[in-house]
Amino acid sequence: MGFIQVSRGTRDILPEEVIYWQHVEATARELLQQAAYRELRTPIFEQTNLFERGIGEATDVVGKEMYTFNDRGDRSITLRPEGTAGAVRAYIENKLYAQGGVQRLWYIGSMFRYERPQTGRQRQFHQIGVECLGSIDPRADAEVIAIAAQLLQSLGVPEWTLSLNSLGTSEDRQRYRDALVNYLDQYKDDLDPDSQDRLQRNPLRILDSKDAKTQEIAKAAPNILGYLDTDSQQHFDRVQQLLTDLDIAYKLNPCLVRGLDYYTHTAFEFELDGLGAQATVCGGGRYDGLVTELGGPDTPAVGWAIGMERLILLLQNAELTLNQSLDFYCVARGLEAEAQALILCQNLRKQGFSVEMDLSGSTFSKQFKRADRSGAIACVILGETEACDRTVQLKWLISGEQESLLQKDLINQSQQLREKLMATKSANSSS
RNA sequence: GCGGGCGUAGCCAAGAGGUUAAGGCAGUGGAUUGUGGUUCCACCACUCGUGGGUUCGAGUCCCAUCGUCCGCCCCA
Repeated sequence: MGFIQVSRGTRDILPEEVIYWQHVEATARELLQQAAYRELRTPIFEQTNLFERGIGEATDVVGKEMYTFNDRGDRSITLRPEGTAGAVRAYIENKLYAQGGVQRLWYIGSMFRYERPQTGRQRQFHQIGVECLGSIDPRADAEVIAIAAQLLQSLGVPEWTLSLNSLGTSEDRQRYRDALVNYLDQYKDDLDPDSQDRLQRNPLRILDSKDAKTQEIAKAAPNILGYLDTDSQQHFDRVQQLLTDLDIAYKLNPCLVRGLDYYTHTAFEFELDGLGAQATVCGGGRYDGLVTELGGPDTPAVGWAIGMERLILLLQNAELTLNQSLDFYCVARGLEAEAQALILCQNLRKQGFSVEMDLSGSTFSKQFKRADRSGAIACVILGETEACDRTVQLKWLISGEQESLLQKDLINQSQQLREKLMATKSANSSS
């Protein structure tokens, strides 16, 4: 048809849906501010090797999902596939560590991964993330998990599952990996083809396979928790104890392996029902080695990212009704009345009211129909008579009652007006 | 990247090779030129995602392509 559509895996978020986005953003902002996290904004693209080094060359994200291109200066640039690498880069580059102590940061924004789109999986998607840098204390792990749980709760997400695992130090992980490969090698021929493939590349993933036979084999595989050194074990025990103290339910999942190389110790995921294969709405963990890996001072850190699309899909499924409220709808007829109405609308807005003005110029009957549909609490009416004596009709759309008052009184008595609006609104929403 | 399902109006859809493409919701106009939510009437797809092909004839069959959905891989 010759019409140019949006790119695959991207989409427009229309006003009706934006309401949900704003709701999530506002809730997150407030909550993160309460928890003393400060917002960080980093560029949407970075040098490609930041991600290669930070996320790990062997990962799928780096290996096959990045939006990478050369710019006009022949630099290799990548649209960020996740937020942590950029946040850590900014932390190092701006020497935030020099401020001493713990840096609590959060971010919100678009991420990009070249994948096959599905519901809850876009090529451009959005994450809210937190990074708590500079503390090895298990309380930091518990804190970030608690914040994620609180956010889900504040948003009215009814049910979720928190899965928890520890990957130990990178040494623990290496020892475990060797043991696992050793074990799985015996059954190499019985594994599903995908898993055979992963044996060298990413053996920990095999534990998570959906293939029945592989699952059977994985059941008897060595457990990572048996390979943690004393410190790792203590850390993990403490995290679990703190979560219990916080009354946050979790289940241990030794198969939980996060896909990015930088994770150490605590790894966790929040899963929701009703999102099909995209159940994971929040994933995170500790990444004690990443800051040094990227050239900064040795700095332990823990964080997570929430997938906003997935979260919002769920909120929409729950039919949580959110509307942008409107105080007044203004109708007018006749040149002079229309001019006065425009001024009146502006004055009402200056008083803090939300006002929509009808621009159709059609009959009052039509304009009222639109007033009704707009969801406004009251309708401001200006016709020729009102224009002549500088009055206005104010009609309360729910009760149908109508009053006449001077235009200047409508503005001067804004406090009474506000109270009446509030009363009408709450009476209506409670009935 | 692999396997499968589906694309008819803004939305939900009927249609299964044969003249003019049901219906509903929404929208617009009117009944009602100063008063909404109900009702009634009218209008609202030269065309079935797009491009080819088969056929006397294609929304319907075939191929390609794009998009979307489901699963895998992977991830938020």
